[in-house]
Amino acid sequence: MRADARRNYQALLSAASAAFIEQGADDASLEEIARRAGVGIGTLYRHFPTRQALLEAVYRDQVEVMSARAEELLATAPPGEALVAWLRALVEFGSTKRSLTSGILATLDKDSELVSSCSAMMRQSATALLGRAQEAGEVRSDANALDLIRLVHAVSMTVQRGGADAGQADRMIGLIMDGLRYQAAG
Amino acid sequence: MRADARRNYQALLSAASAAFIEQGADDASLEEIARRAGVGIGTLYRHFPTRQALLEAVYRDQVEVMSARAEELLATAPPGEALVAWLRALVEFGSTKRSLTSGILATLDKDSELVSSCSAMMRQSATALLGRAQEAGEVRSDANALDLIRLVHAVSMTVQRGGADAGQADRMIGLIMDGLRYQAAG
DNA sequence: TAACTATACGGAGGCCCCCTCCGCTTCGCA
DNA sequence: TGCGAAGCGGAGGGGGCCTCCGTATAGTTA
Repeated sequence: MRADARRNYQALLSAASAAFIEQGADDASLEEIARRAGVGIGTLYRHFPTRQALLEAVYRDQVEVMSARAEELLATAPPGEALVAWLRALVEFGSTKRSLTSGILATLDKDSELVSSCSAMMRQSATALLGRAQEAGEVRSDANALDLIRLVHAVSMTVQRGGADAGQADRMIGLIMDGLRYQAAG
Repeated sequence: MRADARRNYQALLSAASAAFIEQGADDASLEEIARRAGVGIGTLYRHFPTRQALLEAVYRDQVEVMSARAEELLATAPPGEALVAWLRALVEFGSTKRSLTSGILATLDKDSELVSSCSAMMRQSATALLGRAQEAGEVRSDANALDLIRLVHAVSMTVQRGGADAGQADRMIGLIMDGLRYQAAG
């Protein structure tokens, strides 16, 4: 892949990500995305032959960002803080990428390579962060990564509905963390 | 309302109903609906200023059809048969109007006049048919109209997913009816 | 460094859709 | 039968989707 092609690919990915958040995965105009990326419409279609292809690429990219963030937190932050920070990021992810996610799930089934590999990445990140916090004795040992993801997912759903209360998500994450800390030693 | 206006209104309603079933509530073209109704696009917009308005009108109309069907069955068919026939029609309704219904629920909230009045109509029809079958001793007396609607709704959901098996819905309705008949006397 | 070619770019153009606006037609009343 | 209000229809402007092909350039080779 030529250097200019790679550059344009990345520019399209981030322009599309922004557009999907702002206008929804169905309503964002592909021509506008190309314009924002500083690229011709033809270039967009060469890289992503269908809207669905673009949707999937953005989704995979964003999941990889979440995974990279987990790696980074594992390397630089203390166990408990790393977990909290990642959970906050996960709420953000869930609430901004809602229409993207539902657009993908509407077309693909759950056994698709995309969906299952992304689920695996998320599960792996959560498991690593939670596991380290448990080893450090900061979090109860009977907590489970999958349950945690579902719980945070539920929070991100709730948060967008209301919309009014900015600190709500943080408080809910705080509550979950308190639950995790309870009986941490035992 | 002038006679020609009323005629066009009805023609648009049935053209829209067909188009929404065939292509989905989001993808059906309004120009095509006007064309099918044998009417100018301007006429469509005069009667239904927005796509949502057309969606709602079609929905209400279809619910009224279901209600009228219930009346008719009450007047002409024996209690048990009337109930079965209406439940079959309800499955059909649920599976063909799926995208219409979800389109409406996505925009309107559950307390809207449209949604609540339509729910009330459905409940009333179900209650009348079920009640008569109970009085005739054909159906157990502890059955409940709301539960019945939900059950049939679940059937209509299932039916579309599979798609392959044509008799599936009938068999499931048969099963529900058998459940209703069990202990009919007691 | 210059020439070359596979690779990639961009946007005009065809098609369709949305929605508005306004001149023309028709209904139904007196 | 005549007339005014109610209703009709579609042209036209704006925009989105997607294709196609002439043009530009990155990277390679001599």
